[in-house]
Amino acid sequence: MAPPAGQRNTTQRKVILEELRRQKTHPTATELYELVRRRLPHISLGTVYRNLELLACNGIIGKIERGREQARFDGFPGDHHHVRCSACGRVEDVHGLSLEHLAGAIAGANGYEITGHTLEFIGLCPDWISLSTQRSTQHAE
Amino acid sequence: MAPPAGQRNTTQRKVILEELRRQKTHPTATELYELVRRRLPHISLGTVYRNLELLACNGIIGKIERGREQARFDGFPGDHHHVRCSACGRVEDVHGLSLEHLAGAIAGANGYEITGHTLEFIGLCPDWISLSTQRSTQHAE
DNA sequence: CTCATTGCAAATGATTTGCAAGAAA
DNA sequence: TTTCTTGCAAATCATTTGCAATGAG
Repeated sequence: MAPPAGQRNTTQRKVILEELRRQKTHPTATELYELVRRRLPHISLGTVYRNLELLACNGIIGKIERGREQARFDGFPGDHHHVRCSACGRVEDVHGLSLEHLAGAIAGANGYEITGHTLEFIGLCPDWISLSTQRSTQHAE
Repeated sequence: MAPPAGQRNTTQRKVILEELRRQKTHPTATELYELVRRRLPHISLGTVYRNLELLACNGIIGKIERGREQARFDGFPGDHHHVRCSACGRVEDVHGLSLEHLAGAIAGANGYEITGHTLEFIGLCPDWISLSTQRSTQHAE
């Protein structure tokens, strides 16, 4: 509950998280900005972005990105994947699909007509593994 | 081999595709621009973007997007997924992983230290399925 | 008090687009 | 010819950032 050390519990931050968690969809930063603005008329879009970024880094919320579209945010990140409508862009949750059980269950999840998926692994390439193996001092990009 | 009807086989388009296919990595538009420029010094970055987009739409090449990072392009899209280094951003292929056989094989693919993955399905939501069921005339966004 | 945070506005940076000139078919 | 493309430059647009003023602890 308490924020990570050094981070403060501002009104803005609390309201942003509250409003995000009130949504069952996954809003964009500007959508959330409009929602939060009803309660904090003077908040700025920059503050919304900064807090969403911070919350996402802390693992408190999820950030759903796809290409250059506006990122969407997930108030309850957890053990689920997402389906995005290729026509309207809405993103919904798909529960109960572990990576092991995917195949058969894909078609029809959430009533969608699935036309594809995106899968990408993230990690450290061999070059960077050896870099982090050395005693960690400074790094280069 | 022949371009889709109505599309022309310009020198620029051919060279862009050739240079992309010469790479074993997945270059960004600007990286490709630099490569192509050696052969066509007067080509513009806009032309590179336009052709990559067209080729990707035709399914001739693949476009790999992640958040707001520069998109990367795949000269030989096909039955493979990708691994991206979270430190340097390079993207490599992961072959021989069908969705059904994922789980065990993930760790260690390509010598990477896998820390996560992104999976998202794409399709049409129920609202749009019913829209496309009606006799297709005009659509609204 | 101190330093994280805010509001505001200006800056970024990848990608897109308008337009007149050029080149495939 | 016709119209798809190009080069160039300016425009987009989501997101980030600099900075002085605030506010949490």
